[in-house]
Amino acid sequence: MRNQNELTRGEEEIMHILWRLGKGTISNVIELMAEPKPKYTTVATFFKILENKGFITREAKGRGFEYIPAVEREEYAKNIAKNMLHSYFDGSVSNMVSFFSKHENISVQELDQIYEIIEKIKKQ
Amino acid sequence: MRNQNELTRGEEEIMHILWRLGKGTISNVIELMAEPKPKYTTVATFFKILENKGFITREAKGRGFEYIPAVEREEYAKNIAKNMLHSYFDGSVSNMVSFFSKHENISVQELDQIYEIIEKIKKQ
DNA sequence: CAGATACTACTAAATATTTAGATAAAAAAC
DNA sequence: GTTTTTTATCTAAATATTTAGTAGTATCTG
Repeated sequence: MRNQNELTRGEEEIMHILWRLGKGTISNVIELMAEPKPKYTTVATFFKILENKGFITREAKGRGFEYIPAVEREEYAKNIAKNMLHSYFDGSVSNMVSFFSKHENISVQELDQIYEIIEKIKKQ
Repeated sequence: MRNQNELTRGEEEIMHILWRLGKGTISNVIELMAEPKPKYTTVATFFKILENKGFITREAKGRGFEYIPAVEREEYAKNIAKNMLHSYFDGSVSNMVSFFSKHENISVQELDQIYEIIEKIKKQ
């Protein structure tokens, strides 16, 4: 196991669905997975691993359990995003914005929002 | 092999050094790796894999080879960044900027640069 | 030229990750 | 109430990734 604070791709896939759901059973998560769906036991293994890593907790519900993220998406995004910022944009947010402005379509609303964010920080 | 277009963490580590160097021998790359340094043959295996995946090419140099990225960092960043944008920020660049403004220190120069980027796009 | 060194290719061992079978218990369906 | 379905645990097989040993060849050093 490489690092208890990092997720493998398979684990991350589960977390994304669970973050989206807020909480849910193993079956709930499988329902939202793309075809070809993995076997129930496969997914259950990921849940066990995620529980061991402290990424989810569970509560009794009906005859089984309901699983709940113990690490918020935003919290985990900090790791991922910071890492990406440094690996691919030399730690510069403006480099990153410049990059996205080239490669993604940014709507006018989005531009305005970014504008406001910048304004707000400047005022502080 | 999961995907010929994606890099494993080990492969990515090599690419980052090579992108930084522009080009270099296996030994050049090892020099820049953190302790504890892997064995030469270990790194050589990654080079072979990266060559097979088409991420690097090589040219004869001295009595060995010099390796050169065949995929630019920016090119690969497109995959990584787009993926992160959608996975963690619902595809919204402003969400992402907002996120970084909370969790990273953005200098005044950077703010100004972002400002300019936005201005430039708006004018189009 | 003989031995040491630097380098690559090939191969395989070690480890991590992913997948899922077998089993068991509880609930649902008939 | 027996059978089927749903759920979870435990275990292990399959696969992917990482690490590195061995061998071979070319260059360098004396």
